[in-house]
Amino acid sequence: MSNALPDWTGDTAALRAVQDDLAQRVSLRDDFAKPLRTIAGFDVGFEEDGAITRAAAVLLDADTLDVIDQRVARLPTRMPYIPGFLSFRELPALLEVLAMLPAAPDLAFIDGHGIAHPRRLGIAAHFGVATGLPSIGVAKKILTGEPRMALHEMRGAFTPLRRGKEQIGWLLRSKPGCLPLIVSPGHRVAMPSAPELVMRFTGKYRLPEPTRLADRLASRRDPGMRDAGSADLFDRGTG
DNA sequence: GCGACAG
DNA sequence: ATCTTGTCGC
Repeated sequence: MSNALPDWTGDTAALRAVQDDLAQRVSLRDDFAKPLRTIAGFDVGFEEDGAITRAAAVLLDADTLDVIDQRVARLPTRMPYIPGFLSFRELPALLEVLAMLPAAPDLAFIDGHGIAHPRRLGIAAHFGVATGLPSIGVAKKILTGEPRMALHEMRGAFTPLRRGKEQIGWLLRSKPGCLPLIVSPGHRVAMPSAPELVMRFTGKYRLPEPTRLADRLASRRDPGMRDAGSADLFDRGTG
């Protein structure tokens, strides 16, 4: 197959060709460990005015959500942010931090889109195909597509995100009163499973735990010291 | 040509 | 993404 990460020459047409090729290798069938043993969240941030790309990974026990390990990788930034080509800018750092983990996760949650992309190869899908790992994209904003209908306010409500007639993902209300998450399969995860898996690992915050924790590591802010213990970070309340 | 545009 | 205090709302 063609190189999943060609050097940046300023030619987006070449990258587009790579995306079209890799998108064909994406599998939208559930093909991950059952039951899931470990999951991981990945996110990217920048330092030095963007000169340095920092990727964060947090490996969690899928049952207890205990943090097994967390890592940060820093690499020189190699290309600018161009809508639709985000993965070529951030994937190198993600692959680097993945290699730093003691073991690969059974499922990866990536901050960004899966197949909810103009050419069906958002960063979560690109990551999945490049690593062979099952992955799901969890984004905060739509890149492309339209919601099928208005979303209910209740926690867990979802509606398809589609481009024309085809569904490319979902809008998921992970938390009442918050803007919905845009969830889409990355690789080896079926469309109906994506929102289920995200909700399974979402507690009292808008972002699911894997991505939320990776977010805090990637963002250059210190680990919050004002919250309660980890035990209730995942508290869903009693009723 | 115009507007949209993950992080 | 990132620069950043206080402020509004559940």
